[in-house]
Amino acid sequence: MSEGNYHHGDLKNALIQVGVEILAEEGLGRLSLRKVAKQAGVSHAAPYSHFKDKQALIAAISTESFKELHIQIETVFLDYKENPKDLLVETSWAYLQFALTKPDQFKLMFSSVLEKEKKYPDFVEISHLNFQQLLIVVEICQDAKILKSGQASLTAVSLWSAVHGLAMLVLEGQISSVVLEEHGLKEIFLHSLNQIALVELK
Amino acid sequence: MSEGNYHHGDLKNALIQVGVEILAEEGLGRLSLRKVAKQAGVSHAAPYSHFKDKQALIAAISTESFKELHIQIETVFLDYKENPKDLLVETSWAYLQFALTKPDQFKLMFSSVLEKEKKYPDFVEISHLNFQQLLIVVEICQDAKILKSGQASLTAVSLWSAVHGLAMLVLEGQISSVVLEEHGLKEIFLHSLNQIALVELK
DNA sequence: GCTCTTATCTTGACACTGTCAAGATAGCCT
DNA sequence: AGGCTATCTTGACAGTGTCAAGATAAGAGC
Repeated sequence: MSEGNYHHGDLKNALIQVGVEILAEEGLGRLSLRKVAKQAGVSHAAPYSHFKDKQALIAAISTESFKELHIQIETVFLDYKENPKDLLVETSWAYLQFALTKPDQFKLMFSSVLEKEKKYPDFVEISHLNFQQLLIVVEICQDAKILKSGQASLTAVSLWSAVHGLAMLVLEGQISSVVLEEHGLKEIFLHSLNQIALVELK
Repeated sequence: MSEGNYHHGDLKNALIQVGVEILAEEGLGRLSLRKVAKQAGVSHAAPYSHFKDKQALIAAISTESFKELHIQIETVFLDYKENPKDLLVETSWAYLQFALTKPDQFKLMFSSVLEKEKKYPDFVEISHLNFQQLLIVVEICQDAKILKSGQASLTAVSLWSAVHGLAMLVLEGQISSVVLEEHGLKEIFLHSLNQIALVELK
């Protein structure tokens, strides 16, 4: 368990953790297996005892990031549970904030570096969990007449698309700086949500 | 100009073209400078006469792809110019279709492999052009009471986010296959657009 | 206690990558 | 014709993902 040992003790999780750190400090483009290994204090091929290949490590980092996102949104969910209008705004805002504060983790999660063919069950599971969370928010808002009634799954996808798309475009610098600076992100965000909501939000 | 010559004649555009082909046939992960060079029939370092580094080539491929997208949407625009309702649906649908039929080009365009915004003026220019195109569509729809009046740029960003987000989530396989197969992409797409539009579309 | 098994980690190698420096080539201008 | 210069080649380097072979140590059974 201590450092310097031949057997690390918990190398698998250590590698995931180091991966997250590298993403935060150096970005997606500079995330290499060998660097992760070196930074974890093991030799360059050690990760292969725990991950089939680089894809598998990325899948694990991705899964870990989805868990972080889920926890973050769950916290907000509990805070605003009884107020559907705020619930919709704040959970969506939390999603956006996650994307902006941990851009490279967020990009990795949706970066198609993962050619998913059902090969990573943990990843699929946490993805499902996140969508279920979203569904609950939508259903609460539908009950409160904040969102149009009807197929909750359809509205959930629409809502997700709107927020996710905004996050992506902002991260890629595609939102014209003129528009961004004139209105500010929060106003743009609220404008998007207000398109979907039945009532004026905030 | 012919092949086999020491001087290629139009290597720069040839490299871009080969890059697009590799994206279509092998995907983003297998796009390397050396492979592009080999496939263009030149030595591995030849691209450096035309591009500062790999980023620059990617920027050029990206720019080229944005031009393709622009032309494709422009065609649809001209077809439905006089019918605002169809205009909104069909131009947005064209965007989605581009993403689905040329997934790796589309991913590359928004893949954050491009880090510098100001360094590639051609890229910035075509991006602006695309947003201007979108703005026109929004304004036409606002005039026709298809979209809420107000800041066109805000609504444009919302619309773009919604369609772009849906495209991304579909490409990444994040839309639950249950939802996708039950409703179909077109219905999901229309549901998203109907959230934003003032009238029922299609 | 001891051995044996096995997961874990190291070492070394390979092909491939992006990049740069040096040199070869040939189109073009005078 | 000769030379300039953009273009292309060759060769090298460090870094990459991956695999095979071997080293190590933790734990199980005796």
